[in-house]
Amino acid sequence: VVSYNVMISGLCKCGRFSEGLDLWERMKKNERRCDLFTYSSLIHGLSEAGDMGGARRVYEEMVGRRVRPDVVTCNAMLNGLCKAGKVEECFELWEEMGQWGLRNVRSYNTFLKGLFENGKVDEAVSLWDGLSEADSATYGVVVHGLCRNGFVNKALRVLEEAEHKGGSVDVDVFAYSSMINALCKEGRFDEAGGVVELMNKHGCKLNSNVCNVLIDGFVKHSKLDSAMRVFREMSSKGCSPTVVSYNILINGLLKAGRFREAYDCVKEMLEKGWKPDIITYSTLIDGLSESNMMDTALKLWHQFLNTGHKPDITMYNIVIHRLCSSGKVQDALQLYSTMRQRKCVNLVTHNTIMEGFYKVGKHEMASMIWGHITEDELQPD
RNA sequence: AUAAUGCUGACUGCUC
Repeated sequence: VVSYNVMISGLCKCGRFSEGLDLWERMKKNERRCDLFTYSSLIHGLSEAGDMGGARRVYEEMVGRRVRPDVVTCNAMLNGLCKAGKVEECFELWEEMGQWGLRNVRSYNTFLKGLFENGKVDEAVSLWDGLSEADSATYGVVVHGLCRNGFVNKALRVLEEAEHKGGSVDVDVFAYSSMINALCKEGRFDEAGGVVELMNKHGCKLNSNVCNVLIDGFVKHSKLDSAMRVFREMSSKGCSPTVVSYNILINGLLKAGRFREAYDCVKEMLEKGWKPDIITYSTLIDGLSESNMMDTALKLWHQFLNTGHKPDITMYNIVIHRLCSSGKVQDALQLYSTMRQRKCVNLVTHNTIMEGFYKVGKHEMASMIWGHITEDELQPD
């Protein structure tokens, strides 16, 4: 069973879910008994793949075989339901878990995160208020969740309370990083600096992620020179720049029209052995075409495609947008159609091309796109 | 007997 389980969870973690499922079938044929490890691996894998129906079936088959789920299996289900936005079912499962006595800190963390992600802030806060045992991940989830929902000051209070409780709770770099991020995004750089100091005071070391948060905060408030200062100084503080650091800086430089420096930045990144990722390409394509360097941008686009990369929705949207604004609405339409066939579209895609058509006066085409929004089961915003 | 396999949290790109 262990060999099978290792294999199944391994396959699921690599995104090879169907192979994981095949192996499960083989396991059943060979009359190997599945255990809770098998079930939770499968449930986790399937829900990560967005196949909540499949995860449900595994769960129900398990219950049908009179195998009692344990807390890990329940947590995996809970996580899947939360991520799929099935809030009602989350609450039901949560109640059941309570009745069965199957709730641990991770259950709370998972459920809290789900509530925050689905905008159920009041519910999350009351769950948090009544919580007796919290670990560092709980703080990470709560601070992040509050900030994402706009309750930045409330998040600060959570950290202050942790401070007053003394050494009994560990607030770690994840919570600090979320806090610093939110403060930076609001332009509250002094307070962000205060949190960095607080972090140091608690012996929590700065890492590349936190530096990136600071760099992006400065970039988003057009304080490029501060951003570059953090970038240059981070190595000496034991945080080497990552692809994300470079991406942030490239984005900032391009948006500021500082192409020479952006170019140097890409060059440095390559020289240091970092591989540009899909976001590097997207950033470059968007930034270059914004400044009428569409040809260079399209070269990069083709280079990306020809080197065996697969664009994601955002990248397609960028290209469509830039094709439209450079007068190549027909090319944009072609790309749009391909994307729709592959079901690789979202609301931004439709909005983008619709606006493209309006700008060149093709109102009938725009109306047709409007129709596609509901056809694709999306809600206009 | 013990050990090995399963569940949670932070940063970057798109329509203005």
